[in-house]
Amino acid sequence: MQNRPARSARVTITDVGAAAGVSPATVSRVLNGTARVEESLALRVQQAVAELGYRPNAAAQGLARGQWETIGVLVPDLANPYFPDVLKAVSAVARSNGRRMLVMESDEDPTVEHELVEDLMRCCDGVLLCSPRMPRAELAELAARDHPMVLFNRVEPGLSVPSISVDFHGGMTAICGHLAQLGHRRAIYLAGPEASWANSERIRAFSSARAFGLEVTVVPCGATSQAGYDAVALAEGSRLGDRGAVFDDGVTAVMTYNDLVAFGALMRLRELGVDVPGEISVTGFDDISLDRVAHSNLTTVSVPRDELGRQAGEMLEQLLTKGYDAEPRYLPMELRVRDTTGRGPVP
Amino acid sequence: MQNRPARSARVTITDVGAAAGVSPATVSRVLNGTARVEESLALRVQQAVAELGYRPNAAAQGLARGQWETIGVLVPDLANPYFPDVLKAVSAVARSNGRRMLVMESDEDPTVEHELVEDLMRCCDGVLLCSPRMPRAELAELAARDHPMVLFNRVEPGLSVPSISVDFHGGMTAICGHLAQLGHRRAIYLAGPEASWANSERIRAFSSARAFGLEVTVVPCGATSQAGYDAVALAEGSRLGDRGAVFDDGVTAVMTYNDLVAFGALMRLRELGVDVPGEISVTGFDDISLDRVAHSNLTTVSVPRDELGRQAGEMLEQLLTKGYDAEPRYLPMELRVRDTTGRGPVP
DNA sequence: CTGTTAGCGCCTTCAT
DNA sequence: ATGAAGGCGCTAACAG
Repeated sequence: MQNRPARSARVTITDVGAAAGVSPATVSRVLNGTARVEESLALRVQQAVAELGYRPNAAAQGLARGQWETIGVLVPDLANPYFPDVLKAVSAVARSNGRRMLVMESDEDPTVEHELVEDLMRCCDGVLLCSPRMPRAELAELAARDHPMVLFNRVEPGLSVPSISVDFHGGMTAICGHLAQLGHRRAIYLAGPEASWANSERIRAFSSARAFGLEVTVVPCGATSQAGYDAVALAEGSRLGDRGAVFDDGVTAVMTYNDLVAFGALMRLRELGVDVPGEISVTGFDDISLDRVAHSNLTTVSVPRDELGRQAGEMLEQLLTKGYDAEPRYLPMELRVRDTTGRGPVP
Repeated sequence: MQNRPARSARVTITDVGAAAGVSPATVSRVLNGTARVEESLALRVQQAVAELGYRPNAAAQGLARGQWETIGVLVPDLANPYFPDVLKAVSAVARSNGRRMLVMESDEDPTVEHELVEDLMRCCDGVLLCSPRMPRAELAELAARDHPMVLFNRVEPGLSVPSISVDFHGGMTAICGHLAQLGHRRAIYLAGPEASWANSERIRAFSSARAFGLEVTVVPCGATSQAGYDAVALAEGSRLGDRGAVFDDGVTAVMTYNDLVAFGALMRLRELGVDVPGEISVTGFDDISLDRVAHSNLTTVSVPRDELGRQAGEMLEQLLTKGYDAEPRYLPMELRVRDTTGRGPVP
């Protein structure tokens, strides 16, 4: 039964040295392979280590080496099914480089976000920052800290912070193109968080869509399944009276900020007895694999989550070891046409 | 443009002291509120801190204080939708106690698991260990390390490690009772990982189920949606020829290791045109909220994930500050009867 | 090849 | 109330 609040009497490198009859420096050398030491001594050291159950103290190592062997990742919401895959990949890369991964969650709260990043910087060699909503100025200030950092899922041009992201604009363009080709002429977009870069990138695609004959109306919504459900319920409340149509005149497609929103919208549409894709086409965004499980067979665009995590991790590692990597990276999205989109009114 | 591989010339507490015209000790005191210092000095210190952009070095603090202000969590699989909610809660508790949360993933690999726990112990004040499959002996060895640790989702009686878990046995008993009352007499159980404690706890419920007239056959399966799908496909392959029934004679219910498996099974059953719950009843386990999105309305038992994370975090904190907390905690599960279970053959 | 020495940055007695 | 000094455990020059 243990009963020591803080910590027990730890065995140090000096103890090991004493037990093995060598200096602490030699112990350090055999442990880290820093220099050749005679077989016999090395053996004695290893025995002593085993017998005493010695474990190097990470803080002391960190202090002496000026490194923590740790990278930090800040994500807005751990429960977002988008992140686990990314984190898995980041963690794998980190591990293969001999580093741990420290994860923090900002709960989408921009005020704590800043504080958390600072804390991460204090205890990690490098930081992977996924902060869609942080004001650019604040980001700039953080960047000025001159601490290794990689921006993730967000690109801020002249900010001298390496960044990696997904080509959201291209993804949404693909969706618009798909709908336009199916003959859709009017669509609504259930928008994500307003301040989010990811959201504005998607919206940016709509101007070119107009050129191809697809008119998009942006409707504030959110990022959750519930938000999608509610948005449709709302539209229904205000429109259904008109002439039985759920949406405004001529709207035959609903695009969404992400798959979750799409699922929620689909659920509500299904409850309303709306035929998808007969009357209304619905598209998602992200292709969270949940779809396999939901049987909804949502048409969407997929983001290569593990590739994203892998490359992000590698960029950070490169930053840590080789220095600054200038060019921002964009990963392409792929259109996944499935069962929730069909022909529009103009064949 | 930065270009320094490791780290820049950090500003230390001594620099601050020099700038403020006080000793480093005084700086430390105002920063930590360890002792009273004169207003004017404190003010000068704070100014210097701000101007120089001083940030305390976490490693040095850790070394000096013998604490890291960090807790470590090891989970088998980040992508398991079960964990994010738990982690959120743990993280919140940790933060409210002034600690960070370090997350690691073992990838269900028992060999790295051990290594990761050891690493966590080296750099965290305490460890939250979710390791369903680790052999008891190994666990005992880790426990003997005498490092603050709380077992999570697993209970090992005489191991002098505080543990918190969900009453899986009670949950499965509730499911069996539900099915039995509906008149089911024969069921199969699509089992999870063999070595897993969580799995054996579920299976333990079947012996009492027999007393209530429900005969359960355990079928090896797995923990994923895919595994559930495949298990049904397999059963179909070997049985369908007989007399059109998917399963063995008289089997009218399928219980599963978790919701994911159930989703997979449901998907396959749906493809086969089997009526659920008309012909076959299906039950899940865990109640991952994904269900809202999947429209499957799965009958299942729910685990209070955030409560679990919250209490686990608090147990660890208590262990860290007050010492050993003896009694293992079990959180109850709640039966959620939804649409995938119906009357059995014996009304 | 090995031991000695001097920090890494901070905290904390101990004097003052 | 403040400063000086030693130490946390480890690493990395520097001698030998």
